[in-house]
Amino acid sequence: MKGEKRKQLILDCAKKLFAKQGFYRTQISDIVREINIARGTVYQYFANKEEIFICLLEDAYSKWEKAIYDAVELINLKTITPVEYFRLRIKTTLDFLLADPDICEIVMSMGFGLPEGLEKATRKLEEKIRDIALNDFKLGLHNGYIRESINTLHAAEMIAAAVLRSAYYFQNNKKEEKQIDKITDEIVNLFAPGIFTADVLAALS
Amino acid sequence: MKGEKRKQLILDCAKKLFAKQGFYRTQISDIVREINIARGTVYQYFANKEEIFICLLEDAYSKWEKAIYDAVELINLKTITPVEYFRLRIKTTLDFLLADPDICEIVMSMGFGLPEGLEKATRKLEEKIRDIALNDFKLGLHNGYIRESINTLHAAEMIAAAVLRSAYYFQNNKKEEKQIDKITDEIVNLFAPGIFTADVLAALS
Amino acid sequence: MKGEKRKQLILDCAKKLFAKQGFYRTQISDIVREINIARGTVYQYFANKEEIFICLLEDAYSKWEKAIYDAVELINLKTITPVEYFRLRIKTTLDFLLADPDICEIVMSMGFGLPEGLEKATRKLEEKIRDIALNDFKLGLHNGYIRESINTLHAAEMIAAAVLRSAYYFQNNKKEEKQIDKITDEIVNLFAPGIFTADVLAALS
Amino acid sequence: MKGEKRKQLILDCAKKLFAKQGFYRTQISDIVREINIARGTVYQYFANKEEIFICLLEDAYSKWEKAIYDAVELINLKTITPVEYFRLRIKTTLDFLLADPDICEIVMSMGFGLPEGLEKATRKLEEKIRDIALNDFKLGLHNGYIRESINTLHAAEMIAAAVLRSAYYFQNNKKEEKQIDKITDEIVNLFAPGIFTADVLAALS
DNA sequence: CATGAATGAGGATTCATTCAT
DNA sequence: AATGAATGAATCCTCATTCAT
Repeated sequence: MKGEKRKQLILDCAKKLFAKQGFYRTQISDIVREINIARGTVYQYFANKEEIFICLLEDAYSKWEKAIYDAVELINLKTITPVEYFRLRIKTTLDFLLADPDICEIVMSMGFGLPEGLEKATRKLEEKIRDIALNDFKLGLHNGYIRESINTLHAAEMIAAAVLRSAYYFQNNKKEEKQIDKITDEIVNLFAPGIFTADVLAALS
Repeated sequence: MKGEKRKQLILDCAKKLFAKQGFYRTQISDIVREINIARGTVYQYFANKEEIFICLLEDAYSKWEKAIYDAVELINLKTITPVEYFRLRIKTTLDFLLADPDICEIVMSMGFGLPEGLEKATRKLEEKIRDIALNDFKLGLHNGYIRESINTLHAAEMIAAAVLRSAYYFQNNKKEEKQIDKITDEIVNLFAPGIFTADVLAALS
Repeated sequence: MKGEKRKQLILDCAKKLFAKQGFYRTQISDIVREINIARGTVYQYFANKEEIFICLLEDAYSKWEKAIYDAVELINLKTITPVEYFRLRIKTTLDFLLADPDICEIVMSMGFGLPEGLEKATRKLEEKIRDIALNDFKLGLHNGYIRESINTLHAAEMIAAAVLRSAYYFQNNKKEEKQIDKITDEIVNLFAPGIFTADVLAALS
Repeated sequence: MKGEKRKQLILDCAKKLFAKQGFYRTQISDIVREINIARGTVYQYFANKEEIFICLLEDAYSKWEKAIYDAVELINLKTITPVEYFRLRIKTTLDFLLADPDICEIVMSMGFGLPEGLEKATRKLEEKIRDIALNDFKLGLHNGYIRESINTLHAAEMIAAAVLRSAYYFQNNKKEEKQIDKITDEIVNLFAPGIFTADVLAALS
């Protein structure tokens, strides 16, 4: 139990530092200095620096997946409108990202230039978001909610990028006291007209 | 003249390697081995590794600005429609990014975790794209082309992210023989309905 | 009593590992993992890693001395021939070494490159074997059994080396089902002609 | 050319230190301090500590092989007696070992407990000596010089061990001003009676 | 200008040993 | 006595940068 706490302490500190300085500029010495433990202690819990990083991401991914799953549990799939459903997806993801700005920062980096194995690991979240969007699109097409003309994969990519970017934008404009709901609406309003069929959109007004 | 050629050789090689491996994993030894010059020679042209990186980006930025400027030169501002203008911006940027996939890759990384000064430098392109979009929005609002309801800054961010992401998407799906025009249309079709006023959109059909 | 058993457990395990991997490559963690005790427990019985090693050797040395002593107890010094006596020495030593191949391996290493104090400790067995041989030679010379011409110290060194080497050779050729007696004979037959006087040798046939 | 000299400097120093302290206790810092170069310089010539060690041994092995080869070149194989031939082998090897006491010390260690790959490397010399002896025995048997009764492999092992041990013994008794020739004779006199047939031995007197 | 050997600060990782429980 | 988490000194190796030729 004590050990688990320690591990978490290291992970939390590492997350903060990785988010601020990236992988290379964050040194084990920074971590141990910050939380006042010995160098070796880190290696009692993690094989190496990379493992800390991966562990961090995997924690985040499983949290995100749970959040997505839980969000859908709470709603009535029978009565929700397609646009509301879209909105829910966006909001759930934003809630998640904004609840953990450091992970948000880390994932936004897309892992460019990281050691071999880590690159893929960091790109996973964006891929997961994209894949969920893609899947939703397929369902929507089948039900006639989504415009036949769109390239679903490309659209999903753009939406994933925009959502991540919005989270990032939100972090850096917090002074405006912007509500997550407002941000969500802005995303929905920007994309909905290009995604949904006229029928779906008409029902909105 | 010979010197200038050498400098360019170094820059080209560095660009390729930075794009493939990022800043930290690219070593001076990699560069000199690749182009068969001596270690010291690099330092005849650049103060240090960071300067190579910055130089690279600045080259790219000025090329992009020129491209944007040239594109507008060629058109008749009087007769072009707002959507066509939007489309032109997108296409110009995509043309530029796809003509130089390495820079595209570097910029996509957003400089996360780079040495102090470089972070800002890498984020510049996305900012530039966003700022142009923002500026266009202001003009468009003034002329009644853009919906009053949108948050222009946020929308500009999202569009910038989506365009960069599209370039990236394009690289990795080249096998589909997708035309830049098609990609451009997909972007325009996704965003236009959410951006432009009903009047502008009506004129399309 | 329980404690004594534990100490022995540690020693046995350490012997096995030291024999397989040497001093440096054997880690305390290897030992405790193998016998399922806690790290700290080792230090209840031994001051440090070196002490385990020394303790191991000393155990071996006293066993060897007892073996040598016992062997002589059992024979009739009056009637034994010089060659038979030589043979007995060799066989006793081989019996001892082959009964404990791990110690054999450790001693064969001659302690090269070990931490300061241990070098001397590991060399002791070879020295002991050599010294016994040397002493026997002196007796033999006095009784006219040993050729006057030989350099007893040098010969003793070579015999000690050859016996240790034979033990090692035996380990690695066990498949041949070679008997210790056969190995012993081979050693005796190789050395006896060069060591003993013609008189002693003549009595053999 | 300058580089080759540096490499040799490092090798020489490393040999001295490895011989004195073994592999593990010899640190790169020891080497660079001793010959007054920078840490990194070592790694310009060798990938790592192990490579220095291996390089050292391989140098020694090729020198030994050359010595063995040259020695046979100089003699008249027609007229040399079997015992003289045996003597020549011993002397050549002793000359070689005593000309380079550090290598002698390193090889004597038999690599026990070294990192994986190095163990085998250090054992090579003893094996090479043994193999040459073994080969000579086979020739000798065929010509009726060697007693049919001996186990050639085992005898070769013992002789190799004894020769190496003699070299070691010689190092530590130098004060006696012992000549290599004398040591060689002692080895020959100890082993010859046990190895050669009565005919060959009779011809000696 | 070009070279490439030399530099050495810097960082990750290991592992024997300690000590509070 | 036993535990095992914590310690931190020790060590290998990297790599951007310099500088004499």
